[in-house]
Amino acid sequence: METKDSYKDRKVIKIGDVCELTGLSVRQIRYYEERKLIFPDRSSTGIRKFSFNDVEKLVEIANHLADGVNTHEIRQELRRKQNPQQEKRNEMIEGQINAHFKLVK
Amino acid sequence: METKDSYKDRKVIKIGDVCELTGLSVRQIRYYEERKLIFPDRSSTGIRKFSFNDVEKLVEIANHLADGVNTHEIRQELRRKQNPQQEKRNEMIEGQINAHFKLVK
DNA sequence: CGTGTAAGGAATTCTGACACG
DNA sequence: CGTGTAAGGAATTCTGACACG
Repeated sequence: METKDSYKDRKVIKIGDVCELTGLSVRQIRYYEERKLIFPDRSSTGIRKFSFNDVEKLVEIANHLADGVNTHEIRQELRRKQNPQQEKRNEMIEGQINAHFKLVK
Repeated sequence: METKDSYKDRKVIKIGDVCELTGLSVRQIRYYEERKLIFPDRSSTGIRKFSFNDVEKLVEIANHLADGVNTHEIRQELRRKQNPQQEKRNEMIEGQINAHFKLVK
């Protein structure tokens, strides 16, 4: 009623369910967090909480990794999606990555 | 991507988070399940999993109870919402309940 | 680099029961 | 009737480390 489509952003999914939803292992998910690819919330006692958007993002990350893209490149990719206005500034270094993504896709 | 707006129906929220989202106690939520007002999934090991729809439903249930409506009447109300085509068949007995709901609202 | 695993501890959830009313 | 609580056990998650490569 009050919260319309923000369900995708509510961080309420624990890591075990994220595993089921994505097919990834707990180890993988924690590692992607360590590499700054994903940013779960934490309960006051330290338990990770993910959103459905996080789950979708994790699937994309896994796809990129399966394509041979490493975590550093994926981080660049994600940052670019977040700040499309910076596209021009980082054009040169990102040009190579884009080319790579187009090749493997 | 594949799952569009079905996020509201995915049963992935554990009871502790449902408490936070609704303000209800664990005891209350379990009791409403016992009274057949809410139907969480269960993990293979017995842990309850709720959806965002369940969370919304729980808030409505709590509001009804705060209005003095008992769980049996709430169950009738919920059943009516589920099967609106049966409205005419149960018209007589439900008429009283509807009247009651209108009074307290 | 990305992922598996065993280790030990902490946090979460479960059920059935007693209590009050 | 609806809800609180203490009890004991089971399931979940956490971190840091070692391993392989």
